[in-house]
Amino acid sequence: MLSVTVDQLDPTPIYEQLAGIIREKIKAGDLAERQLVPSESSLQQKHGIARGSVRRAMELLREEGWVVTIQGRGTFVAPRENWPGKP
Amino acid sequence: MLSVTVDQLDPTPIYEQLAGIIREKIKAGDLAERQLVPSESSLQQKHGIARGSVRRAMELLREEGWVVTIQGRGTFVAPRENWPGKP
DNA sequence: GAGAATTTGTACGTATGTATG
DNA sequence: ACATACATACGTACAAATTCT
Repeated sequence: MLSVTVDQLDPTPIYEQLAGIIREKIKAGDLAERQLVPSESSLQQKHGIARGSVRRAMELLREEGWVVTIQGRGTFVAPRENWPGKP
Repeated sequence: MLSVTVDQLDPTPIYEQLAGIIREKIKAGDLAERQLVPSESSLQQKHGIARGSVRRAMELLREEGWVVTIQGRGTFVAPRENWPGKP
């Protein structure tokens, strides 16, 4: 089963959990290419975590090439050729 | 004495200080029912604080029922029956 | 009605302080 | 000492709604 929210009791860092959740949504096509990813504040509220943790998760996904962030607009699913494991 | 501006050295959060100042103005009748509250940018300049702090103060006052905000128009003092402690 | 200006709404970027394990 | 997490507060940019010229 795919987790839909973070688990505060899980020793895995919150931001890694959240990154994992969003990464899986992208892989599954639930979040499509170039689609707007939910905002930091909405993710913050939905999961009951701090914005800094959301930002760390997004930072991870950016580094991995899953998403692209544009100031003042939002975070978007990156074009498929930027995704990892796509040689 | 009633403070007229926020105090950066006061450990009370800036947005709480500003909310308190405006709340007292409403209670004192300095800002009357349905009157337009100064805009976010003017409050920002007057107190030398960030707009985000002004918005948080307004959010507090909205939640308490002191003011009503309309996009594109401004923030107004709420009708008296919305004020707290008016059963 | 068109266009500029004003005002609030949303979103990201960054820094600092505090608390906890 | 260090990593994690939350709170506050600064800044920037752009969107949306309204008002004014």
